[in-house]
Amino acid sequence: MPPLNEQQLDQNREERREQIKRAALKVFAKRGIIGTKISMIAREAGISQGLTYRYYHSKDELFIDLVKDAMEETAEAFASLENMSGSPVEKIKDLTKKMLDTSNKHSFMLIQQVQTSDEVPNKAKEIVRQYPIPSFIEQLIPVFKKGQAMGEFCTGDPAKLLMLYFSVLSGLMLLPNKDEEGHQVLDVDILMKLIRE
Amino acid sequence: MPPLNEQQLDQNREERREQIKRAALKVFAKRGIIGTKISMIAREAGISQGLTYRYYHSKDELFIDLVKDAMEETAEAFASLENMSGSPVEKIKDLTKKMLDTSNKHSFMLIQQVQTSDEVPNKAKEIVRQYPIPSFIEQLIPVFKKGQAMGEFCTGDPAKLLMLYFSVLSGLMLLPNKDEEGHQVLDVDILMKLIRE
DNA sequence: GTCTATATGCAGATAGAC
DNA sequence: GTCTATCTGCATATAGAC
Repeated sequence: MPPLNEQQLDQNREERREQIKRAALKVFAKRGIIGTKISMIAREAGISQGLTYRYYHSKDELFIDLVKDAMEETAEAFASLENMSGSPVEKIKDLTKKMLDTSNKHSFMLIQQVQTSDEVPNKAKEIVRQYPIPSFIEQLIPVFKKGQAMGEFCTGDPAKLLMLYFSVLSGLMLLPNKDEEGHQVLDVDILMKLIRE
Repeated sequence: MPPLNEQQLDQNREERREQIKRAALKVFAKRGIIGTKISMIAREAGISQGLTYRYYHSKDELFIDLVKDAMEETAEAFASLENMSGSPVEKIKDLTKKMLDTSNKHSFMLIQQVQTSDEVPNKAKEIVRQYPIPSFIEQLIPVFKKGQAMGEFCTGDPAKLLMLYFSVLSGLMLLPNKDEEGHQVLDVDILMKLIRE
């Protein structure tokens, strides 16, 4: 009897892991690493509590894995602005919308959590430090300066203004916006008044 | 031998409670109710872990007591705007500054926590619900409308704009502003661009 | 009144059955 | 591979000593 296709088995395993990760991201983002019990993740994923440990050795390991993914996605999102078309204002607006999109939002919330809480594993903190946040914002500075030259953005130190803008954005993500039916509560245009004109 | 002054004893007890409350507010605000261990509060207050229970029967009870205080202070802060002098812009600016002041900040963070987390005791949620947040904001609507008439504030639905403004403020309080030397990181004037002109 | 020592309960992690 | 049952450790809360 020939052995079963090992690739197939590996892929099944990978899919399981993804299933757990999706469930975990959702719960971690909402309740924090301490507030999240493994049983909650298991329930969200529709598996038993014990099975989680066949895929991740510990809650921390799972959390760290998610943080790694989140940072990579964030780095991509910021980098993608380079080769985007549109005016500076439109670029920032698009990035804002992308960040607030529910699929990405949880990742940003996770990163936010790593930065603000000291209950997260040290390794998670290290990963986030590897990509210093200011470096993300630095990528936007040329775009912002161009916008200032065009009269789209207000005058002032670009780094400072961008930092404030993204702080506000981060802060708002932590709050529950009661969009029970998927309609965006937050008006991006109003938000952009912080840096406009 | 005459009995010791009972009032004196009561006052000592009250002072101890205040000492515990001060310590607890600081830790709860930063780490949340779950992330806060009784031992942390005790250490912050400079007393033993067990002694805390002579003054509060449980962690929840202590938390609830703090929420009660916080709501009362907040109600006062919003109500005080009525009989304040100054233009509408100045009133809102003052309120903002008051909220960001470290002594009040922790109270607002606590309330924020009650609203956003579902790990807090139900009784805390009830207390916060007793003073519906929209009612705080409603008190500001006349002020805001006056500001609009004077051309200080932008046009648009006052309730919505104020809600956004205070959401931003709340969100920012949750973030760690690295003001290690007491100098205000946050520029209130920039923040007010959200509702100005 | 305050501290140290102990009991209880819950959640992370493991072991063993199927 | 997955589930249920169990071990272990930590934090809340209590009891007892000073």
